[in-house]
Amino acid sequence: MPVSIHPKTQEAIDLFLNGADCLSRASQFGFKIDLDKLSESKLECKKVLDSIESEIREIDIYKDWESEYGNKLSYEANDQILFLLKKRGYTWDKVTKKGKDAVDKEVLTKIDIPFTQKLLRWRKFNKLLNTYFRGIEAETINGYVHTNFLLHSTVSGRSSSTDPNFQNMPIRDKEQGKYIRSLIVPRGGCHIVELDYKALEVYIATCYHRDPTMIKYNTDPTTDMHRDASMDLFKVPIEEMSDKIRYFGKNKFVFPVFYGSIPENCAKALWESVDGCALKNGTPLRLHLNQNGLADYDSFLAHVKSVYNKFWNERFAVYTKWKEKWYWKYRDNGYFDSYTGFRYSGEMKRNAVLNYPIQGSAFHCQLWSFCEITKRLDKLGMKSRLIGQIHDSIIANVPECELEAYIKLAKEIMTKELMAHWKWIIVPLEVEADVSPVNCSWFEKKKYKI
DNA sequence: TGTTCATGG
DNA sequence: TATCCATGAACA
Repeated sequence: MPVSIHPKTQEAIDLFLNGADCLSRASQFGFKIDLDKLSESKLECKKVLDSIESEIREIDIYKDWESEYGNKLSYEANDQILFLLKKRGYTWDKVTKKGKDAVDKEVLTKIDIPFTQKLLRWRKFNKLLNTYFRGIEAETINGYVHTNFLLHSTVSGRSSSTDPNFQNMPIRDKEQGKYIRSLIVPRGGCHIVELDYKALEVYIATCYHRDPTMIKYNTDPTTDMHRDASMDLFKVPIEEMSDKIRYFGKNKFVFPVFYGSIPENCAKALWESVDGCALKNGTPLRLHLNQNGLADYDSFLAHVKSVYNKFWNERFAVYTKWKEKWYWKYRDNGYFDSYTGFRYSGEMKRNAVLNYPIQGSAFHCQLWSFCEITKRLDKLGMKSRLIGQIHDSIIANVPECELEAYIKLAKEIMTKELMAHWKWIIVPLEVEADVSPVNCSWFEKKKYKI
């Protein structure tokens, strides 16, 4: 049976009807594009791409292709890239889902020769040009883009966005982020304001499993689950924990494990993160591990397994019990119901059964807030307008004179009013604000003290 | 059309 | 059964 999601309560029906209405109003309002910047940046990007191409043509590995086949190498034909690298004797382990050798960013980064370096840079600018610039340009009408926000296209009950996708504009890579987000600007005399829920999915998960340890992490600001997990993983005492070590603990262990990863897979990624990390006192992490009985991969793997067992069986034992109960209830019934009133049915993998209700409900919190903010802005006769949302954040165009009022209102709705509406939310939700200076782009947003 | 890659949460 | 969700571009 195919996987499906249906609203089971009147409240859930209303949420999606109001949601569809408010999201389409945001689409209709649209976001403004800096047209001069668009054509200028596009040209600049093309120039960069041209110069990378001429540099690649000078590299001997590239010449292998032309001398062998007499035609032009296609930088996006992975078979061709693979052929050239293999011919030069490079080997690696990573494979694609279908078992072929992968030639993705991770693999090319590790090979680290001029050819792969240039190729990576080419891919980056090609992505900018052919996905982002092209997508925005194709959908710009009189200087505005009216993205679609869909409520019917995901299995988890989240939204999606198309033409162009507003939900995957570059930000992690600053250079790419600058090219694209600089194009998205507020209307005259306005700010772009983005309000983000802090760790929303983690908090919503807590509402389902109600693990007391996690409740403590979510409510006591002196605690930090990523720090604690990282201390265990690398045997680092609290006073020597660095941001970088915590970063790897968080992103290579805690999050993967919440999504259902296993210690064997985490250990590999963690082990590769060690070089380049140091304790606060300057000791290289590799040296620190050597001195603490974790000098080789086998002992590190055994250690990660024991941290994993402690993580699920001791620290989050109640969470673990919830996972078992939730999954077996699904096995018995063939469906499960979210706290937001949606029924998920059909054949689902274990990890999906455990993740969909959390991912879906987290989004529903944002959607409820999105609708409520839209309604209240109307009612109060304010000029601020919502222009989009990205799973756990809400983006608005806000006149300078309404900045404080908008943030106060939206924050109140997203935290207090939402929690009054849904009593099952048992940990205090928090939001963070980013604001662009008046008339400045989305790229220039800065943390804003609420 | 399915696969792989890249972007975001 | 083993890391969840999405869109979009290009190749084969």
